[in-house]
Amino acid sequence: MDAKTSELTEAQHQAVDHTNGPLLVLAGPGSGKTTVVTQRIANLIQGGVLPWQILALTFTNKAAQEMRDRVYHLLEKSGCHSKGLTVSTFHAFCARILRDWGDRVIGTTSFTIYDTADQRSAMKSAIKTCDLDSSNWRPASVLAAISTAKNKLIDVDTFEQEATDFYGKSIAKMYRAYDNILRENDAVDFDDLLLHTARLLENDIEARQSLEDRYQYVMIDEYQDTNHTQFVIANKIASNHRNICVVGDPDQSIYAWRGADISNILDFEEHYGEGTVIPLGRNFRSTGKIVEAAAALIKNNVQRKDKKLHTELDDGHKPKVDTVASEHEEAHAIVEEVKRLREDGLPLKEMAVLYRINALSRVLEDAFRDEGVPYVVARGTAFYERKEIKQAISYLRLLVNPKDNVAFIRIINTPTRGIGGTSIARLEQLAYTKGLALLETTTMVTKDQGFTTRAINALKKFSETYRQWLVDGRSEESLTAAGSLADLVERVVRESGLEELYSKTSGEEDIDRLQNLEELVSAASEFEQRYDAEHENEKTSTPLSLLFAFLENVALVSDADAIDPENGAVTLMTLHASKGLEFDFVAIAGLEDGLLPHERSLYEESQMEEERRLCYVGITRARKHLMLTTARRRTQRGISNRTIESRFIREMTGVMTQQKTETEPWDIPDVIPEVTNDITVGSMVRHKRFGVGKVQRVIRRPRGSTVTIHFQGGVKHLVLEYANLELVRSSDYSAGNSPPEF
DNA sequence: AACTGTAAACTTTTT
DNA sequence: GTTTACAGTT
Repeated sequence: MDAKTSELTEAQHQAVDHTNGPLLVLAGPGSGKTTVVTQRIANLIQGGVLPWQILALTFTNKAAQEMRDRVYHLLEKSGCHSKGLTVSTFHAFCARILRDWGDRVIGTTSFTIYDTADQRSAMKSAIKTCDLDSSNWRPASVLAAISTAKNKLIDVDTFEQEATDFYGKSIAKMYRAYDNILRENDAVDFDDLLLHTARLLENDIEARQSLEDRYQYVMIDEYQDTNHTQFVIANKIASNHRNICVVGDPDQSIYAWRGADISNILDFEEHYGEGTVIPLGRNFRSTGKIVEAAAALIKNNVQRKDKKLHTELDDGHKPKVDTVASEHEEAHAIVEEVKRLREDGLPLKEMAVLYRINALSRVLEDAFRDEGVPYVVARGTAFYERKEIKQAISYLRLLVNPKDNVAFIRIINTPTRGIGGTSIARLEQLAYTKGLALLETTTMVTKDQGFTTRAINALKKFSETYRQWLVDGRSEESLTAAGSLADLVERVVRESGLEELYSKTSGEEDIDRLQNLEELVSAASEFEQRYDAEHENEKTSTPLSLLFAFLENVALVSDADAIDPENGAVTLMTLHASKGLEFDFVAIAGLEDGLLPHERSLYEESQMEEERRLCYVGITRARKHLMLTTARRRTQRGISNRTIESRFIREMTGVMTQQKTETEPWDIPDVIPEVTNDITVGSMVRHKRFGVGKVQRVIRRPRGSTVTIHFQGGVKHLVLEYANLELVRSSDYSAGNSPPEF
């Protein structure tokens, strides 16, 4: 919805004016949800509620920022201010609570937030301590099981009590070990931020009272995507005054896989007996034909309350389905459409390309680049996933939290300092017996513990560097001028040796890495400016405390945060990341069974319905133009396969224009055996690893012929098309290769 | 201890 | 097709 819409519908008015008591707003796509929420906040403040007493929770930083901005502008006109208003993501809000109260639930307020990679390495060591076969327990799947538990507010103790079978007991054991490691390292993972906050609110009366006294009005956006733990957090804070307003749409619930509990929204009236429910059904975003397509699709969901969708706008353009030969043609067709619309006067920033999985972005990016059409991929997290950035961040994290062993391990030998696996194992042993963190142990190493002189010197030098950084980081003097955080970051990048490591002119890649490190310094600088502006009245004590805030910010970025509405470029992103956004033109790529719906959802109806909702979310992002594409053939993981058109297209036929633009044949055989034709029984061939051998047998099959080859090392059965065999002529033997003996 | 190369796994979606 | 993990080499 446009911000300048000043006239509200009756339903919108009702929602805005309903300030006291529980309220559920069922907001369909494009129904002015954000307008209602921001107007409501402005209303409260104008009615005399202190901004400080209002809490609004969103799912991405981007959404929070937008909400803040809009409230600010609404209030500007009336002479009120919004200083002290809390608009935050659930995770960032919980992080702040734990910064205040953390010592009561996790024994510290200066914890580090672990990302997925950190979690994995913590889990790896956890599994090791459990005497379980690590080949049977993959860190990722154990973490997934624990995450599911945490989203249901099941902590370690509860999980242990409830575990009955071998599987459950094994997970419980690893949950305990993992939790111990996190506690030892003063670390929390994403789910912990929610879990520990909920535990705090349940068990600590003082903390709960403090929060419920402060936040007299609570608002939650995208309520259909909250999990049980989040429900408990909001519910505890609002339990006394009961001024809770939640906004959501069951049809747009797309995070059940992450623990989102749709019953939060469905059972709202049960939880809050006196609660009011206001449906916002009229769509002000999309033109008629687009809404028709969305309606045709979503009505196929059985587990759903049927509701009429109607738009206030004209019919507009009919959405179209483009059937193309391959992913390359798909990308081409989308770029061509973008160019056509640009000529019609549509700005690029009003266009988006959506897809089910990130892997699909590659081909699209190539096409946009080749055609010279500006584009941005919404991957805010990508920067922080880079190796060199992770390393720099680890140095910084260790500065703020000396107990962070995961960070320590990642950097103790990067750049190489002559501290290898053996030395690290010894150090871990020493730390274990002394009950200290790894960094704290570095000064205690001696020769009779088995450490080499080289290792001892390197470790001592390492800890001396840290000591120096800490001394300067704690001094208030270095905070006199702006840029103190950036200075600290720059200094760590330089003195850690990372700068030098990537300065060695070894290739293009290293130059990129160096630039990325520079970018990290500017990110710190930008953060500092933003932070100073937002906290102008508060006096920050030291560069280290700024660093704390910066690292927290870094840990909680999301892909959607990277979307910059001001840029003149097409946005490429996953369907999930598109939630809450809108564009004049939307293209959705890869409408194929197995992709959308994704293959992991094909066999369970509830998951299939979530895929359908995901597609529905994508479609309803479009204001004026909608284009869906389906490729007859798609190469995934290096293998090209024929595809089946998505059932979702079938469900929308009649509402859409079908179009086939096949300039290349799609019905070609799956394997082109051309290069392998002259390999027959008796041929001499060379394999990269097995060397030279003689072909014993060839079984021709349409996809993947099997060959039996007698190598020096023994008989091997290989797939002809993938073995990458090189035909060896007898004349080659004289060139120094000794012929195999049989 | 550090580097190099090859096999295996990998892909949903995210704070 | 890409990344990671491990094994083998210097």
